Amino acid sequence: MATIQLYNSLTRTVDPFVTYKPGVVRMYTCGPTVYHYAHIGNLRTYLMEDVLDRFLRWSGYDVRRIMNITDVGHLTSDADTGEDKMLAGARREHKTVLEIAKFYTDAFFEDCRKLRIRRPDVVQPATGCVPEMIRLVEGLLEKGFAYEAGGNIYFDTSKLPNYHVFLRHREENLEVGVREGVGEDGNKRNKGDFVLWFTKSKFEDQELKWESPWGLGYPGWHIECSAIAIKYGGERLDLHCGGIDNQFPHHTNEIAQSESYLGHPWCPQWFHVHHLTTEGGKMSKSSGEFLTLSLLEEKGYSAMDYRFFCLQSHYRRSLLFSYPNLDNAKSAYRRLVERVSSVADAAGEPDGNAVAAWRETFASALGDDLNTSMALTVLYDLLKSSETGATKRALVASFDEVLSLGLLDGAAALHTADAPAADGEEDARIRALLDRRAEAKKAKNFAEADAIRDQLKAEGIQIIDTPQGAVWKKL
RNA sequence: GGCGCCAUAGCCAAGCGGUAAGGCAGAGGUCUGCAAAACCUUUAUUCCCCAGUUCGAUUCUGGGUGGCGCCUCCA
Repeated sequence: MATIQLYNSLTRTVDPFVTYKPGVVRMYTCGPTVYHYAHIGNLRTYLMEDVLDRFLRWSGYDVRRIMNITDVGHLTSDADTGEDKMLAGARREHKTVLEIAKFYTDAFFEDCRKLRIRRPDVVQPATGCVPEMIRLVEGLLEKGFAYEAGGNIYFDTSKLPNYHVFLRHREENLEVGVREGVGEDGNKRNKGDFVLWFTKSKFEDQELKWESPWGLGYPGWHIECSAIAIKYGGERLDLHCGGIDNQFPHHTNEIAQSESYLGHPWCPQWFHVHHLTTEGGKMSKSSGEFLTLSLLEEKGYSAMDYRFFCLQSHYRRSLLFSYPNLDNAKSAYRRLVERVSSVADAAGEPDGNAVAAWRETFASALGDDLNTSMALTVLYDLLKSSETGATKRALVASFDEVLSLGLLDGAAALHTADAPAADGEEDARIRALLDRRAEAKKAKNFAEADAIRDQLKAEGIQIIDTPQGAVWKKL
C-alpha cells in the first residue's frame, strides 16, 4: 500500500493517513440539505470526496462511505427563531416536506450519477434516525453536557476545555448575529451553546415532529450527523469530510456532541474541501446566477467537463468559477478523450513492470494530499510516453477508476465514425452526403463540397478528413 | 472586533531550500483545394512588495499590500 498523506484540519498539517483498524476506512461525508437543487459549488465538495473515496479503494483500503441526507432540522438560524429550510422549501412549492425531500434527493443523486460520483455505501436520511438522535441527547443530558431551557435542550459548551478545535476562537470575541437575520437566543447559557432538540419554536407550523422525553419536537441540525455517523461508523471514525464552511459551527459541534457522548476521542482526521467562488465571491443559492449542473448542460457543457475542471485544481484551494475557465476545461477534456481514443482499441498484453511503475507514480501524486492536478499530469505524461498502446490503455483504465472521467467510454463514443450510429437511416443519409462531397471535391467543385460541410456542421456534425476518406462525428 | 486561508505567464494550475510541471488559449510547422480534426515545435531570466536567514529563497522568518472565507442558513 503506497504512502498516503492528507491535510488534517485538526492538526493543521499534512499527516500520514492512518486508520483505527488497518486497511479499513470508516468515512463520513456530510450530505446535502434537500430543500433545493444542489449548485455546482456543493457538487465540488462531493466530487472531491469521491476522488478521495475512490483513491482509498484503488489503494486497497476497504472503505465504507457514509452520507446523511438532511431532510429535517436544518434551520435558517440556530436560535429558536429559525425557520426550517425544508419547511421553507415546501411552502415555496406547495408540497409536503417529505415530497420536497424525495424530489431533491433524487435530483441530487441524478447529478452525482452524471458526475460519476460513486454512491456512498450508506445513504441515510435524518428522518430515519430520530430515535438514535433522541438516545444521544438523553446520553448528553445524563452526563451533564446538556441542559433544558425554554422548552429546548441545549449543549453546554462551557463543559468542554477545548470546544473550538479547529479555529482558535475565544468566546468573548465571537460575534452573535454577524449575518443578517440571525438573532440571539436568550435561552443559551453560553454564546457557543447550540440546540440539540427543539420543542418550542416560533414556527409552530413545523410539519415533522416526533415524540421525545421532552415533548413533541424535532432535532437540531448538528445532532443528526453525530447520530448517523456513530450508527454506521461505530465509535471510532477514521475520516470525516465536508465543506470548509462546516468547520465551524457544524463540525465543531459534532465533535463536541460525539466525544462527550462516547467519552473518548472520536475522529482523528478531518478533510475539508474549499469553496468554489464566482467573481462576486462565495457561491450561494440566493445571490447571482443559480448555477446547477443542469444549467451548465443547457449551456453545452457536460458533467465530465465540470469534473475535469474540478480535478485540475486542488481541493484545499478555493476555485474561481467562470465560463471562460470552464471553456478551458471543456476543450482540455475533449482533447484528452481524443488522445485516449488513439489507444482505446490497442491490442496486446500490457507491460507488467511499466504498469506497476506508472501506477506508483500516479499513487504518489494522489497520496500527496490528493494532488489531482499532478495526477492529471501523470496521465498526460503517460499518453506522451513511448509505452505500448496496450500498456497505456491498461493504465488509463486503472487511473480512471480514481479520476472517474469516463475516459475510455468517451473515447468509444468518438468512434461513431467507424461504427455506424444506432440510427442506420441517419448514418446512411450522412454517408450519402459525404460521398457527394467527395465527388464534388474530385470534380474540383469546392463550392458544393464546402456547402455540404457547412450544412452538416449546422446540424452539429463534424467532418474529419483522413487519408482514407472522410468520416464524421457528432460535436 | 476576532479567527483562518491564499497571492506563480493571457487564463487555469503544480512545485515549497538548489535554479520555474502540466493543461487551455496564442504563435510557427506537418497534412489539406481551403478548412476542420490530429500530430510536432514554441510560449515566465522569473514566482505581489520590502527587509532578514542562507553559499543559494518562488520555497523559511518578520513586516507590508491585495483577494477570499468563517464567527450559529451555507458544500
